[in-house]
Amino acid sequence: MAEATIRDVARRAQLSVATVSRVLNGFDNVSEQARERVSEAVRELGYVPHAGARSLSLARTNAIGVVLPDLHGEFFSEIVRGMDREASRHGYLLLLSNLHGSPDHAAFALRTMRGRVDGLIVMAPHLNAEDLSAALPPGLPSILINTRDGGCSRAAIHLDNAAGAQAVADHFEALGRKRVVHVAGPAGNIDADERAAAFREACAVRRLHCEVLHGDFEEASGQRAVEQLIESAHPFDALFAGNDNMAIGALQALRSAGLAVPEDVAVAGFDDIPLARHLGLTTVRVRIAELGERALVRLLASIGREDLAGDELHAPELVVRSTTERNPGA
Amino acid sequence: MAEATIRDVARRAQLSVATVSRVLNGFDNVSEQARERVSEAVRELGYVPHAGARSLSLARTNAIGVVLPDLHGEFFSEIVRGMDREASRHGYLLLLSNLHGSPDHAAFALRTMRGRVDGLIVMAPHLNAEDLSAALPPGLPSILINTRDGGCSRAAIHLDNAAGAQAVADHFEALGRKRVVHVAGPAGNIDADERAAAFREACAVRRLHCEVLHGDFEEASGQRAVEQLIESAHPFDALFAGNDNMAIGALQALRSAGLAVPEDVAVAGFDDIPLARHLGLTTVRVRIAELGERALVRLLASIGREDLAGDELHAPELVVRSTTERNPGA
DNA sequence: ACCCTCTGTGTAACCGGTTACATGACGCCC
DNA sequence: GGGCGTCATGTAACCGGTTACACAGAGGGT
Repeated sequence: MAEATIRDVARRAQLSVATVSRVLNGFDNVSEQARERVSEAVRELGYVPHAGARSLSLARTNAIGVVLPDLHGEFFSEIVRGMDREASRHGYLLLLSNLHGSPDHAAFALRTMRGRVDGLIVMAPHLNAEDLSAALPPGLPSILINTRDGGCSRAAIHLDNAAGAQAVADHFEALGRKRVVHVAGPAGNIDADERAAAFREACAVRRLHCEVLHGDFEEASGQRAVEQLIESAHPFDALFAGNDNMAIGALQALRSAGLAVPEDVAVAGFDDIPLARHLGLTTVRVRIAELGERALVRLLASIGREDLAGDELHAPELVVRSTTERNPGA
Repeated sequence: MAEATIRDVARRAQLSVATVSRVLNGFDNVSEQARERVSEAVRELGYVPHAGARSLSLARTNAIGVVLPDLHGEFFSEIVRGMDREASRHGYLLLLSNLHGSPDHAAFALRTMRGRVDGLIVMAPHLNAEDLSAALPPGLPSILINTRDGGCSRAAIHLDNAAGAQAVADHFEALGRKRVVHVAGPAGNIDADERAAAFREACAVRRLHCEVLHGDFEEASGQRAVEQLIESAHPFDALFAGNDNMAIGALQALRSAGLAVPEDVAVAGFDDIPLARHLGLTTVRVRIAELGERALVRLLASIGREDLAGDELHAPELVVRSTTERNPGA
């Protein structure tokens, strides 16, 4: 037995579909009698409106597409939490799509959103602006998070990676560290690249010697990086990882090598995932949930309006903990 | 300018919508010439098919609805990761909806899924079976995770909370602990209730004295519970928290009170979130991602088929770390 | 009695796809 | 040349809602 439709309800209530629709949507130009007959028929049939059909005729889905890369645990949950909080306040649902894989696959993922959602939030730190702009369904309000910008006219939210990296360099300098190492994220990832470039630059300005290695934003790669450094007997007294995950891996490797943190080596990360607080990791705090929330707020504001406003920059903040100072805050 | 539709493409290619549709869907009964004309028109117009309209006529959305309660960071990301992995392997998207709030709100959230998704995964540990069954759109394949079951004929996946709690009791007994405390999750939450009941029972069987306090699954409540115990001078040498979050809070409170873990008090949690490994917390491992994955696999299997198969029980596993044994594994 | 307004309701077109069925062209075989 | 099968294509109905517009009947004013 197929599900009941509005026509079934109309038949049962001996009314037209128009009247049923009016009742269901709370219009006031309906008699009390009709209202009751409809409610009864709905109850008897167990009728639930078909949201897809509704969307089609209203040209409005009440859903927002969220396209994210493969994110690591806490970062993912935080950003989605922020979006969801704001979305459900406005009666929107989130349609999730992961962006693992090739640009082709990415383009497909974006296209398949057309007609399903009223707007799109895209986070694709590994794609360049052209591919992305070409892949976005034209005419669908979209907002980009941390994308290689390229001056395209899309609305975007960016994280001030440079400011974060500079803050770490400042901190290392203040601690009197001289031989600094940076474990960068994967090349081609905009966050990784921006952080690395800004950090390198900041070290140069402060006359700190800076060595750069590459990881992939995963914990294990931070560990490997430190093992390599120790093997090659490269001397260093401070380490800045491109994200907290790698910093945590680095911490483990340092400790198993018998090096004291922060005495021998000061360690800092980036993101401030909840784990960082528990491990006492100095890091650059990104208010992740807030980032997601802002993306949604701006997207909703632009839906309906022709308003594809410009950029928005989120400033992060250094949080000093025990991996760089013995008694921080004391 | 409105977006292009299939009719615009047809007009431009001087073909009928039927032919265009056939080309777009890769049917083989189309001439090479038509194929080219369509591709060209598509390119020129920047046409992207309207997924909503497609769903309506196919009665198939390629989306799965996921309704979750307010979950804590890592648990949320892990379970969604598991689902997403499986979903994108089969070309499905996930439509997310959070279930904060009253049963009324919950019912609305579930109903609004009809016509948007091909199936539903519901996790609602705080709702009872009747409310839930009544709120589910009839005729929509659904699978419940860890719901108060009540023998309704729905497909479900359950976590064997009792087995986990018993394993902890066994472990405490083997360690020679006698005065045990359990910090339970919020009453009414099925996981919290099952764990507490099973643990109490297991302690009774093993003749361990067991005191039960209530928290809310958040870190702070674990902390508070321990503070209360210490204030009231209640003696205890082992603590089992209803989840890892609370165990972590408890750890902090114990340490600030100057109690040694595990010497003075052994501590165990439940879930095995990534943080647990980093903090050396003994816990009951739930393969969270796998749980999500299985839910999706079973749901997809039942779509199309009339197959509303029965329950599935996931057995957790005790992971011993340094909050209960000085050198675990040694 | 007439016209006008107002209210409640129904008919049918529309949203943008898919597809059953009809059609017309072509080639083949007897 | 007639009958038939095959193939590419077009026409129009359909999915399940919304809503512009038409309309009937009641009530009120003159």
